[in-house]
Amino acid sequence: MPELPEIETLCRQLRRVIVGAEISQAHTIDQKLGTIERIEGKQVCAIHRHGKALSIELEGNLSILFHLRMTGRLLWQSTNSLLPHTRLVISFPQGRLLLIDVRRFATVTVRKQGNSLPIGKDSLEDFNPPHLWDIAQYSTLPIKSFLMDQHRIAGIGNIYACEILHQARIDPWRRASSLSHENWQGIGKAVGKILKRAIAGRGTSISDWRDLFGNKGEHQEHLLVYAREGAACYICKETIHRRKLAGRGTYYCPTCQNCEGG
DNA sequence: CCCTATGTTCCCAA
DNA sequence: CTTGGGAACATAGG
Repeated sequence: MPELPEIETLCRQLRRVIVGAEISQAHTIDQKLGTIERIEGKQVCAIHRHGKALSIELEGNLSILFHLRMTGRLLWQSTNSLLPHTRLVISFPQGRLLLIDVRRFATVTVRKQGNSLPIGKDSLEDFNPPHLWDIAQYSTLPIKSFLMDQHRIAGIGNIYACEILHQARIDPWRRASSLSHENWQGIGKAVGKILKRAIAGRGTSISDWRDLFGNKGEHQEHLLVYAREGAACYICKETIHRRKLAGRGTYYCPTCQNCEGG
């Protein structure tokens, strides 16, 4: 479900709610998550995001690392009511944080801080076009797959890859190595513009994304191509197409993005 | 029954 | 060794 803008939304909302609070209880409901221990009685120091990963930093050099995968949700409750598919409950004096996940792909681990994560630079904080041009020279991947590879640059998923490439007017099937420095500068500008606008709209509720308080985002009202198959491109009025690329639904304007055949 | 789904990882073939 | 495709994970909805 969530990509960088959705995780950033949760991160900002969580900061206002639980930083400074002490965990009173942690209850793992789905044993598939493994053991969540050593966190009871610990105070929350900070909330961090890197790519699509979110961490709750605790006193004693501990952190709770969340990855929501496809359908994971974090929900803040000030009242106690049971919700379907709840996998983990972390209780605080003023309320509780639920991990809800229909498909059970989400992961939670407790770890000592300091170990760097095996993923690339953050797309929002560290998108560096000249550097990406350099490493793209050794890749034959389509540019869309390149942008979605979390080991190179972290945070961009299927929705925002489609949006960014339309904004930058680049064919998703073009080989990453074929892009010019100018192309990469354009992608860099598009990344900043699209991700920041999506964060301002608290994410894209095209399916079941909800923020920390259960509210829909607004960015689905501003999508350029994603989920718009058959509709008119806002730039040139051509029909938006959809084809699969590496198994993922890929939306594009064949005219603006110069890709009739793919 | 079919297909789809905002993610990641593993296996296998070219 | 690299790359790319597909399956797997598990569940709901059209």
